[in-house]
Amino acid sequence: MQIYNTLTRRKEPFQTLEPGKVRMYVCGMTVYDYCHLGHARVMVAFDVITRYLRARGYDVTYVRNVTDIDDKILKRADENGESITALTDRMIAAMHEDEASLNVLPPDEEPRATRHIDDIIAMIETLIAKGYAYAADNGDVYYRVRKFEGYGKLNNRNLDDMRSGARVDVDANKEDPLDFVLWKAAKSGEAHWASPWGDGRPGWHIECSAMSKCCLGDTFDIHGGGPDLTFPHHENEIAQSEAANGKPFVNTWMHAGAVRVNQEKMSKSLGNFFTIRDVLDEHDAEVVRYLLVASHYRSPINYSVDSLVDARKSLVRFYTSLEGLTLGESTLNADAELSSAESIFRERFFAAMDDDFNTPEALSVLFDLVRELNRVRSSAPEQAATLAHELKALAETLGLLQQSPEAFLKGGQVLSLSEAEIEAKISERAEAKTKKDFAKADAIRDELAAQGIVLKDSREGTTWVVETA
RNA sequence: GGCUGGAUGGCAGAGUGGUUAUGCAGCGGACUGCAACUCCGUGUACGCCGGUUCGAUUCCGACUCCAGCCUCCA
Repeated sequence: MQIYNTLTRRKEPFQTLEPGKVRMYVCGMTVYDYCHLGHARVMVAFDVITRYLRARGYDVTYVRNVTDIDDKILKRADENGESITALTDRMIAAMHEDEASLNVLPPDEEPRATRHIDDIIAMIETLIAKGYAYAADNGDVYYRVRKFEGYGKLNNRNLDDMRSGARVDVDANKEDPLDFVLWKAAKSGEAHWASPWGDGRPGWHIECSAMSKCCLGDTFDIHGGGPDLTFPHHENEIAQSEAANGKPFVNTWMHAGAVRVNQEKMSKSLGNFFTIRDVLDEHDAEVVRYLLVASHYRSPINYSVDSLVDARKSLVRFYTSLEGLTLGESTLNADAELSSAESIFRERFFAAMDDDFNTPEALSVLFDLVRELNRVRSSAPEQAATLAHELKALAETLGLLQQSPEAFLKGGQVLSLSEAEIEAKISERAEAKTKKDFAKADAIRDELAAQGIVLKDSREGTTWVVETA
């Protein structure tokens, strides 16, 4: 396997610290609002990565944190007139719902910043003791960026270039404008915790250093997150963790690509974001997931309704091929005997995924499998069923194709007719066809088509699917 | 200004130093009462200019354009 490492800017052979075990930390959400599609991208990307690593036989520990204390949370809770915990609990519950809809498996651990204040304080104390941090007169504690030699290595930047780049805040309490806050003194009335430097709360970056150490140790295999976290967040994490622990922090850094709208990054600050729940109100969740998996995890994707329509069509092709076939349990069983046809698809699928989780390539293998399945469908039904089983098993690695074909093909839209009414129309049409009254048969078909119900005739009878506009 | 990526057929989107990605759409054919589904066939796609090479979309350099980061953001 090889994985693209942001730190070295190239694909590298993947080697775990401990044989067979993968320890992975992903920066999660700051829970002051609903998740948007950018969050969905990160959730789905690392879900696929986790699923595939497990399918590949690795024992994966997946940790994704929740930032449940920060400026935006304080502000939003205040605006809403609710307590911080009421707000964050509500948003965490919503996030879990969104995840479940998108068929994202929960991480193994979901540490929250407010439950690791002691770990955070301990790490800050270590940093102060080692000379990497200092308490300022205003009660804040800052990281002394110039003291850490490797600062900028993740982003290939040096401190002097950044300085000339202007836009840095001028804070008289900092020794250097680029120093960042580890502990923030509480203003009166704000939520706070006691610390050796007075009442306050943790800065953003330190929580990830403290929680990853706590859950995974000083050094672990993979650290991931959204595209906008490489700087300063992940750069600062490296500075904190490596200075405090005296060990390399992370072997492989992975970052997802941005979700764009009209070629512009979808973000809270631009206000051009779509929340997951808004999108799911109008579109099948699996279609949204497919859209995210159909591009490579590092490529930017442009969100549009058209792109969802395309995604749906692709899924219709997959589910149509599965329709009417009975298959067993859909698990990737390494011991199962494979016919040569299946094993070829499986090999190609794994080869694609082994190459930095190339899901578009992997999907193309599945489409090839579908063609083969359709080809043998009537002549060799047993082989078709075996291929269908394999399709479902491989797709599970991508978190796709786990619904019943009927549920997918007939769902996704509110119908004006009940299934019984549709079946009645179909019988009526069959009768007309027997009598060679094709005008009437076609009229019925058109009538149903006008409501998005498309009929498909075959030797076994007539089935129908819903086609969304 | 500094640092990252990217530019592929009508659209989406992988990939490769010389041979079909894949999906959707289009075209021709098979199937069908006609369709739909499905199958078969079908498109001289690789931003621009140079260089390396027997040969470059793929490697190297310049250029143009796009996006991201440098401030909270997934």
